[in-house]
Amino acid sequence: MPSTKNSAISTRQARRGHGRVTLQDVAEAAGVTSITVSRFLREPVMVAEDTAARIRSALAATGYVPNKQAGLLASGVGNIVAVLLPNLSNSIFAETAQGLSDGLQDAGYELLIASTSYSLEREEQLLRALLGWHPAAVVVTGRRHSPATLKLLVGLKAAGTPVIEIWDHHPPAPGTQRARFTQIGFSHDEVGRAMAAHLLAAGHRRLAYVDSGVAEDYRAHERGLAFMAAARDAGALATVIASPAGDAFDAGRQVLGDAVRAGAAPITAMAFANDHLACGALLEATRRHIAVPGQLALLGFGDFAIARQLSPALSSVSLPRHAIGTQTARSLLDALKLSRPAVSASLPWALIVRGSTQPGAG
Amino acid sequence: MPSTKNSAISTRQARRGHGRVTLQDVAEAAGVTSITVSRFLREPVMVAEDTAARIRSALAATGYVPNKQAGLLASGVGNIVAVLLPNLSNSIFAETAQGLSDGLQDAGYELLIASTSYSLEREEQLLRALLGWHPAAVVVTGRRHSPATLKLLVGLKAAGTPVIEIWDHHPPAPGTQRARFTQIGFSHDEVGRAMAAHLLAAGHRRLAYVDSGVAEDYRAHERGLAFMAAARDAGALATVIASPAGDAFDAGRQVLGDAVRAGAAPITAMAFANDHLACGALLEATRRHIAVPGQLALLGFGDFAIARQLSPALSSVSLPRHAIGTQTARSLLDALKLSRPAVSASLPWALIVRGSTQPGAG
DNA sequence: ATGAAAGCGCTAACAT
DNA sequence: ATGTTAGCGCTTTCAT
Repeated sequence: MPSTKNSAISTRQARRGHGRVTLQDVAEAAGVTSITVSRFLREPVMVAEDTAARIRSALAATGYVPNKQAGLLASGVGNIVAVLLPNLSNSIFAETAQGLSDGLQDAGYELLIASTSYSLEREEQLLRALLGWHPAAVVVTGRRHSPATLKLLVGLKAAGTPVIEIWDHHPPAPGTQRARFTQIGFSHDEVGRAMAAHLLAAGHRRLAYVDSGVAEDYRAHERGLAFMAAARDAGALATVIASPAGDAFDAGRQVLGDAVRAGAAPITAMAFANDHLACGALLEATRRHIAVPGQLALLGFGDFAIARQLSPALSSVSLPRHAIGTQTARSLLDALKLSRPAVSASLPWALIVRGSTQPGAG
Repeated sequence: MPSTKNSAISTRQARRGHGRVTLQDVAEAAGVTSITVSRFLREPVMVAEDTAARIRSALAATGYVPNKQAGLLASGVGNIVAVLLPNLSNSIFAETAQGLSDGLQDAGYELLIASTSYSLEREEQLLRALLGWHPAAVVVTGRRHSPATLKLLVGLKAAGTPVIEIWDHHPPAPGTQRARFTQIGFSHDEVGRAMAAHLLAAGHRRLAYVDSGVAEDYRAHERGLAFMAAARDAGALATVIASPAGDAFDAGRQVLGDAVRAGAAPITAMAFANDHLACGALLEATRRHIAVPGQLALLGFGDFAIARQLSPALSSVSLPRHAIGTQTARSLLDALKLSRPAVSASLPWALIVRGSTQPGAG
């Protein structure tokens, strides 16, 4: 281990107000002016080799760290991408963030991520705060926003800043004229219908959709509406059950308990807004010795890691969690490079059939 | 819904290079100079009421968004806190991030979060990148860093920037002179010993610690070492089992399968580096009709939501995930306000005894 | 290949 | 209560 040479750091250096090494300091140490160092940093080939060598050692000796505030302000070029996600605790969105990060890192963009906790009001606040960084692009979740948020987004788009809505893909109605943004995700309507179709195909006629306990999870509600519509179209009975707030496993357990207690014309299949709810219900069914899927079929959404671990394994819908991030990054980079609107994409999902809806399945 | 008044946006306004509304523009619209608007934005009471009114409407009409780059550069005050976490997908660190966010938001600080994927090399890269924002404070995870990272952190501390290591609390050895940073977390050594103690107290003499599959999860390794030491001190047999990479549930299942197959002098209790591994093992034990805890006791770490859902419920160690974030925020704010080093803290954890280690327990 | 001058958008100090 | 003057640290012209 080499001896640290703090000497260079603590001695020379004309430090400004707050004790940081500036381009100036490096330049003085190298016997050139700041602009030469600046050039060296961005286009090393543009400075003579011996000058470069002196700059290199000055850089090392001072421990210079470029000030992005100043750089961005001067160049006017923003390399920040602002991202608004409902939350990060849930691995579902964290993976999307990771995908975005993976796709943008090498292109030199910095990610500014904020979580809205599913609140449109909070989304608006956070968007305002993030806009202060003058991001090169803005990524929001879903197509539902507060009026003010919408206005901000429209303004951004008009000013040429790419705006992408992720985790949704809702083709515009033919006559609609309302502002549309780039969308990268999938149709929750289609998924909701597919979930119903799967259960109907297995012969179920009395269905339920257990909706998310989060009031502002519009995508879950949308799947529920589609589920109900599909059931109705097939002439089956279907109801929506609201799940209580709090721990999702517990909520699932409770919903199952309530449903069983209801008696009368019992439901034979339940679809859930997410796998945590479904797993809770599945565990509770096991505890109550209710046969799954014989007596009651259970279908989740999200294909969380736990889903295939339970017995019976939980049928679920696997989602392009990471792909939404990488595809968004790709679309964004293209748009930024070619200064044209980012292109929308509908990404594939898949209904994974396991034991909880089909006896003998995986 | 009021008609949008885009007219004001698209008409007047001397837009600079890149079409954004500046303080200047607002000032002109309000018939004052930029500094007055600037003042109004920060200390509204310092401007006369009628002026304020004109500024307010100018602000609304133009849709002004302050440029933080410029603001921070001019004021010299950084309000950014840089945070390096191993990952965000795992809810364990996401909650800490949320805690930090909760604690810092109102104080006007912005959080710049990056995930290292448990790689010290990546930590170094990311730290370098984040330093470009000249953060007011830096938060890193754990006390293990690359030499270069360490050097950067020491430099920061020397320059008066608070540096906090979270998720660890390791009191410095008496003679040690090496650079120490503020630490907010808990002792993984203590937890490892407590995990062993719990199993030993239940009469187990042949133990195993199933280590994390992530090579650079030093805190998990440290718990393992402490676990082994405690077992050895008690005269019990203990081994460390490395878990395979990949899905943690599957890894847990595989480890359990291997252990059972080993036969000979069978292990009677296993402690795990995390609850996912432990749950995998628990589910596999159930599948193989191995009595838990009768034949084999299982102890997790992290107290994930799934732990109390399985049967038997998984004993585990509950962690101050959120508190680490809020406490760090508090410590940071104090340090920043009083310009003195942030104060370390050891936060409480608890070994939660459930059915997987104690028959009849919760 | 290097430098000088000007300015990015904002705020700190001093006026007034 | 408001305006003037400088300057944050860097990058862009435009010289040389």
